[in-house]
Amino acid sequence: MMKPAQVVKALAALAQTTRLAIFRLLVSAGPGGMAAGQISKKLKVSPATLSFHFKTLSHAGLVESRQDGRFVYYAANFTVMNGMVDYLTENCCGGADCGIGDKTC
Amino acid sequence: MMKPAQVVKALAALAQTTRLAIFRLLVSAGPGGMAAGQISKKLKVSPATLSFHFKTLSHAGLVESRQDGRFVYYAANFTVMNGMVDYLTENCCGGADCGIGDKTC
DNA sequence: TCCATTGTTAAATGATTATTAAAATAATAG
DNA sequence: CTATTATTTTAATAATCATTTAACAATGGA
Repeated sequence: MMKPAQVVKALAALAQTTRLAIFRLLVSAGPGGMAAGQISKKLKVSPATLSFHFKTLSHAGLVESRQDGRFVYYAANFTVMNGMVDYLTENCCGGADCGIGDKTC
Repeated sequence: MMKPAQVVKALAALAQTTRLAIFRLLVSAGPGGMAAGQISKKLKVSPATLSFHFKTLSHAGLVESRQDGRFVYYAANFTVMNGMVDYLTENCCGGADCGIGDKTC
C-alpha cells in the first residue's frame, strides 16, 4: 500500500493541466515512451517548461526517463499510477456500493 | 466523461494532506456524512482551516453539505470520485496490460 | 574540430495556496 | 431578546508554484 505522502505527491503532480496532458500522452504512447521534443511539439509547451514539469512527474514517480543518443525518452510508470488509484479506491464507500473499480463494496 | 478541467480540480482538491484525510474520513463515514465539528476534533484541524478546505472540496464537487439544526454535515460525493478515477484509468495503457481496474487493456 | 540539435538548469516574476487569528454570521435554547 | 454553540468569512502572512528568458551541457554529423 502506498504511503499517504506519496499519494499526495502523485495527485499534486497530476493536478495541473499541462502535466495531466503530458501524462496522458505518455500513457497513450505506451511503455516505449516519447522523446521530450516530440512532446514539446505535440502539446505546444516550451522545452524549459516541459523540463520543469518532467521533474515534478519524475519526483512523484509517475514517469521515468532514458537517454537515447541526443534524445531523452519519457515513459509513464503504470505501477505508481496503479498504486495511486488503489489508494483512492481502497477503504472506500463505507459499505455502500460506490461503483468504483470492480469492488462490490 | 468528465472534462479535464474538472479532473484537475478534483485532483488538486485531494492533493493536500489535510484534504485527503478529510475526504477519506468522509468516505469511511458513508453517505450520512459527518458534522464539521466532529471532523475538526477527529483530525485536529481548526474550524476555520477546515472550512477553507471544505470550500475547495465542495468546489471540486467531491463533497456535499447539508444543514441539520446547528450542525453542518459533510458527505463524500462518490459519483465525482468515480468520474475522476474513470478519467485516470480510461484511455490508459496504450494496449498493454497496465493492471488498472478490471481492464485487460 | 566546428556547429547545429536536444534538452536541462538558473534566475526572476507573477500567481496561487495554506494557515492563523479575529470578526461576523446562523441557528437554537432559555 | 439574549446568550451560546457552530461554522464561515475576512485579512494578513509565509510558502509554494508556473512560466519566461537566457545561459549551459551533451550528443552526433559535416
